[in-house]
Amino acid sequence: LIGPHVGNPPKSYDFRKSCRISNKFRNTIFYSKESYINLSYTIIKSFEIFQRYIFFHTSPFFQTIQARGGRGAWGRRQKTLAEHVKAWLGQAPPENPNFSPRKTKTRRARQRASPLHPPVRHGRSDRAERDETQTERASRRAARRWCRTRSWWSGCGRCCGRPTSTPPPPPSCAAASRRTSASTSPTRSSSSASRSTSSSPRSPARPSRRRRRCPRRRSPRPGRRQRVESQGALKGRGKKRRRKRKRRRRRRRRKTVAAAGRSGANTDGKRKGGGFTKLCSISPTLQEFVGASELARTEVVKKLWAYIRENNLQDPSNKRKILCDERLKKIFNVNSIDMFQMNKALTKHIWPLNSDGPVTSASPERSTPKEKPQKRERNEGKKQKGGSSGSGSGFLVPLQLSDDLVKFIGTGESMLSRSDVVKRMWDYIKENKLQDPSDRRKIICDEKLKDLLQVESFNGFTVSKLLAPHFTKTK
DNA sequence: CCCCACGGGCAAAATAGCCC
DNA sequence: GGGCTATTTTGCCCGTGGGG
Repeated sequence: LIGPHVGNPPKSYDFRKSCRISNKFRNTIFYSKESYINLSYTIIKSFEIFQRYIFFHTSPFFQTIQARGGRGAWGRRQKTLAEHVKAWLGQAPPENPNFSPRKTKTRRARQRASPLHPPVRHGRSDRAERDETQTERASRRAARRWCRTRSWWSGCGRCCGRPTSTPPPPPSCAAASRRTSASTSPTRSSSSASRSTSSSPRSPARPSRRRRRCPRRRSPRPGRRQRVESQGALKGRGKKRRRKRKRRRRRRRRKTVAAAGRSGANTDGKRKGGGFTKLCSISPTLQEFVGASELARTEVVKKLWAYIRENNLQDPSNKRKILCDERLKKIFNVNSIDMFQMNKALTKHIWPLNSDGPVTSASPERSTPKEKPQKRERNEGKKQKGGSSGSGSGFLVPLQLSDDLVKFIGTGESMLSRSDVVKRMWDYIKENKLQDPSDRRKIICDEKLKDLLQVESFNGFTVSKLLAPHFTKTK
């Protein structure tokens, strides 16, 4: 299968340099399209996994499992791996003499067992049980992000959890910590997450390894600070602003409730009826399969996966690959399909309720032609609903541009609408690749932009704000 | 209070690997 | 053992400010 070594490779075997994959196995094992001559990272990764299967007995991977005594993530997958090896080599791998169920509890397990320990946060599943709106979740996420980006760490529970003197946590952060800890207990409110070692009542002030990590995280990740600040959730900015935020929240809540009412049978307060959960029309072929004429995309995917598991249609060597039986072949027209491609293929069978057929997609440049009809539809709907909305209102009113802005645009036009200027600004940003790769919302100014906006970098959302001084009202 | 424009994040579904 | 990454699909939300 693999040359030049078939059997026991030397301990310092470098697969990346000296291996060749036979055509037969290249097609079987790798779903990647790249040639084996051009060893991409994907191939190498797949190759390493493959190597573990084939040389299971002597591989460093197996030795790792032995060294760990079958514990950890590697150990957990040992069983699955052993089944693969058995299937391929025709014999079971040797028993691991070092493996035995753990006798002593881990530190984490001891903490959990303690009656004084704060409730364990189980993430999504636990949260899903609570009645919470999209907005609440979003604000919690923002709070978490806030915690990560600020200079002081205590109180957020993701780090040291020690009590702090300065400054006090913002309301949003407090809300985030309320999620897991009782607000009445001072010990708990100082540390929300259970992973924090000092949150254990047994050792409240014991310095932990995490604590030493704090200073390293003090400098915020590039691109995050801008966003957080722009959200304006950090400090109160006067009564008016707070009132505005409150109104906005109320409005969103109303919308959520209204949407829930429309979608029906949604009593748990979760947002439904939009995005993936929106009811869609289904092609006759898919209707035969799912047994309904209208269904949400997520439901279709669920049913497909239930069917796949029931009939054991996943390729054992690559569980992302779905081997199509007759019923699936009817839908996808292929013998096997990648699980991600499956979603793509579903677009041919799913389309919005008000449209007559599938939205033409599957081409890379689909985004522009597809978005425009949607926007047009929306506009038409609004016109019908709202009546007369002047064509030259808001962003569309031509405004007098400052000399700097005229110079920046470079076409000599001195009157342009806000939207046109924003458009051209984004064109320029994309042309010159000024978006920060780590956070594409952050725009790093080149000399020309720096002259115009007087900043080193800015958040994409604040383009309008930064451009404001360059517009002059004309009557 | 809504509208206009913009790009990114997030929601569900699955899997394997890695990190802490 | 929990949380994150990659991947695909679509639609809503965010933030900006002047005008209706």
